[in-house]
Amino acid sequence: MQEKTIYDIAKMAGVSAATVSRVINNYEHVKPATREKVLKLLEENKFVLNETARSLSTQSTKIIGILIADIRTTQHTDAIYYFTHEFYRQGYACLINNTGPDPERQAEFIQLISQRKIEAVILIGSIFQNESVKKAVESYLPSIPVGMCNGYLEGRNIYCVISQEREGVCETVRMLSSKGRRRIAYISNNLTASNQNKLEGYRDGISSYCDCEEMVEIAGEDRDSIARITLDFARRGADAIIYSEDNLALIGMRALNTNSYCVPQDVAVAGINNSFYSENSIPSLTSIDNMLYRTSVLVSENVIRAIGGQSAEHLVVLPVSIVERESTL
Amino acid sequence: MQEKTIYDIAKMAGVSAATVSRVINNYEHVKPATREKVLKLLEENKFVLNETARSLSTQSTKIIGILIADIRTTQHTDAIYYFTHEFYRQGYACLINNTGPDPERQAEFIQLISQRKIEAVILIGSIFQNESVKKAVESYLPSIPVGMCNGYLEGRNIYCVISQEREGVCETVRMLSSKGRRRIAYISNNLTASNQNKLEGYRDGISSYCDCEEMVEIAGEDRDSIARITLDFARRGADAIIYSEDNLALIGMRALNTNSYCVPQDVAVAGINNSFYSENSIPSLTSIDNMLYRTSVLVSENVIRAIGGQSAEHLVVLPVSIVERESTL
DNA sequence: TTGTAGGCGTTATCAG
DNA sequence: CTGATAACGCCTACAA
Repeated sequence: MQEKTIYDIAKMAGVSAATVSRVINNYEHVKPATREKVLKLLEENKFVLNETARSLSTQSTKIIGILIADIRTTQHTDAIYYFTHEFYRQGYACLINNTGPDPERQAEFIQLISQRKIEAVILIGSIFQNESVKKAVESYLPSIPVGMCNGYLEGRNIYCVISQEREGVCETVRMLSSKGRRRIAYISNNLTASNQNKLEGYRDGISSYCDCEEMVEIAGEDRDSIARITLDFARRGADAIIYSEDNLALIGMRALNTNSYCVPQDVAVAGINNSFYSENSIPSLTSIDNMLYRTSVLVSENVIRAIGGQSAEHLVVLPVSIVERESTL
Repeated sequence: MQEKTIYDIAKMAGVSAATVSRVINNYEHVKPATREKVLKLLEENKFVLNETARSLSTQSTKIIGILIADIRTTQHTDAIYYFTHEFYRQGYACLINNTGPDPERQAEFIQLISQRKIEAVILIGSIFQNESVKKAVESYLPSIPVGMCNGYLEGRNIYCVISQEREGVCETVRMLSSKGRRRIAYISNNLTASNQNKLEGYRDGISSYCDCEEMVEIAGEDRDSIARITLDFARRGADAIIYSEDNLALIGMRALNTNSYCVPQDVAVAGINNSFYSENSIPSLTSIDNMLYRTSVLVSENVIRAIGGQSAEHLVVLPVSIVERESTL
């Protein structure tokens, strides 16, 4: 047996399809008796509306596209949680795409997703802050709102929220310096726009508050190299290390610990994201709260406003805060 | 300016819409010259196909629905990563829904998503193993494949993969007992089907390998109560605690540590999931690898087979393994 | 209050 | 090899 259409229901009820449609969409001018009859039939036949047909007819899919480089990134998962939740409330479903880090591929996804006639797009992460994505948005998504978390892209229809990570890292350097740390190092996994910013913050801090040289390494995502670089810094006398993410810091702390360096006595450690794990590690990890959840809230608010034709902010900048824990005591 | 249709392109090329469609879909019987001309026009006008219309016409949306109770659950994120990745390769997009833990609400989502005419559904987590979901699947998704990760639901079109968590926990008890632990406790956050299984495994283990009483608590998701129960067990003389998830174990280890209990000397600790964090905690955490990634791979394979009309396993059971680390040395 | 008819953008069938 | 034409299932003027 195949799916019933409003046409089938109409026939059974002895009315026209238009009337059934009116009932389904809660139009007012339908005689109560007719409405009852149709509702009963819809129920009895477990009628399921075909959203595809409705979308084609109304020119509105009620779908939001979400692009993310790697959905396994914990802090971004919180963002997705918020988006799916909030957009669901507004009657939208979320199409989620894992694009990977390559700009060309990200652009391909934008083209692909534009075929679905989605009504807005969310880009999660500064990794989307690149020329390929910008061009793809201009070409393929010229007229729907695009929300961006933790990154900035200029565009008439692009709405971004970022946080003052640069200032946060700089302030962390100051804090460590004020506690007597003299050789402060910095380890990042990559150089997305956001991570560039953090690195600049480190440099600001070193030049403002320390009279030591910079100690910087870009470690990649590989566990071993993060551990190796950490130990290398420790051997070269670093008494504090800031990592571009909590997860790196956890790897670093573990490497230090298993090689008889005490955290924080020998080496202080700080991360970024203020994740669940920074709170529950041993020792607990000092971390910069970069407000990713709040970022998601603001992005979704802006996008929903924009969908509704209201004005929205193209750039919001949030302050960050340093959450001090045992690793920098 | 509004979106161009194949009809517009056809007019410009001096051919019919049918021919344009043929070019787009790579049909063979199109004169090379015509094809070139049309392709050029498509390119020049940045033509974007309307998938909605295609879906309506072909009766195939190329969309897979994914249901998950809470997308922030780390081990499930790995599953989603795999699914989005793999289904993308097969030409499908993924609609992801956060349902929450309530069975009624989960059923609502199933009804809702069925309107989208998706071509398969994936349920991630044993939390979907309940009667409401089963009925909703029977009513609203009677004829598309439904894949289930880490849980079992009977149905002609349902394909499940679970792992031997019960045996794994039982074996963990045996292992702890063989290392001289005499009072082994168990803490779970909830009683989903999977967690019930694990609990049974603990009971099996206690009755087979220990002559002590069971020490069991269901702690909920709240950090404080997990810490409190952990310390309570320690005070009552527990010399080993198994947690239903790594994350709980991390909270437990931290509570023990800050209250002068040494792990593993005073209390051995084990978790489940074999997550990134079990490897990088201090001390590193012994954990049962319940093969969630492998589970996803098998579920997606089965679902893809089922979509293609091929036969697929309704139930696959995977063995688990215990990864011993410092927390139970 | 209800029905008729046309349209949404594709694809598919069937002639030619 | 190509063009009409009729679906696909729903919505929405416009009429009645």
